[in-house]
Amino acid sequence: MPELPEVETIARGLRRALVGAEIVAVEVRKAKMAQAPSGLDFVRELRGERILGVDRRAKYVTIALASGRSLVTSLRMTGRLVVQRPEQPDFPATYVVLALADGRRLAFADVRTFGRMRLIEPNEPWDADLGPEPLGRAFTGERFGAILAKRRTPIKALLLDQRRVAGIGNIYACESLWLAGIRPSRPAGSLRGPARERLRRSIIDVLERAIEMRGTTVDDYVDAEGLKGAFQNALAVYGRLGEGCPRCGSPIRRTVIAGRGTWWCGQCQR
DNA sequence: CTGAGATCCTGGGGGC
DNA sequence: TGCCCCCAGGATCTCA
Repeated sequence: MPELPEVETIARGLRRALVGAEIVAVEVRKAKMAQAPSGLDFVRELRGERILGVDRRAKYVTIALASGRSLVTSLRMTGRLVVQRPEQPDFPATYVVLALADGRRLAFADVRTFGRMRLIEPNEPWDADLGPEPLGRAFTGERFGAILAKRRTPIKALLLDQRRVAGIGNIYACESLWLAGIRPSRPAGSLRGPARERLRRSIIDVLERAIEMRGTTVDDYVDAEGLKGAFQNALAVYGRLGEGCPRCGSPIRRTVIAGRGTWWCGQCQR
């Protein structure tokens, strides 16, 4: 599932490939996956646009267009954004295709069709409900403290809540909590002082290392060039039920928190 | 406000 | 071995 490091890797690849490109044709094969502001037609509005830049916010890829609008893509679990050369065939489950002037195509594929592309008006506050970027300057100890304060919800559930901190998904929530030595079920508000700071630094450390390794490919994540990541080889606990904890050797456990599989070490996460 | 639960999909895993 | 059923998972909406 693409989380912050995977989306960052995709956005970097798309930036290298797409800045300056012109969109000459748009094909939507599944209407719900390509949304436009009410009264506007996705295909018509996008045709003739030029791509000025590609960035990431939380788990969204944002493409800045010459008109001042943005194209914001959520990949959810199985979505893919891949640049294809003219001779390459479509990926399976390709549902939106942006044809570029030079013959390449930006393909949006998603077998489960949960992903969405949305055309956003200039200055539309589409990300107003998202929390701070964990790799941004605003993610200070003080800010993190204010986010956790008095919350009884398990820290794992809070980390998954995009309104609190943006971009963390199930894999990196599990890995950050393991690195910090914190039990996933612990009430968020109980984390103070050194433990809270350890978690904040662990989140940053895990996300940065995962970006360096171009993300985690558990089942089908690929980057903008169609290549797999490598962080799956560095996972300490995620998906490793029964294996030995890399730190203490105790078997990894699995529970369910906030409806999600949660892997952790009962020995060294307190 | 907060947390729980339903919803959307389908490949793949588990169970028989 | 083969087939069928069930369910994970992110964001969003509804409900208590």
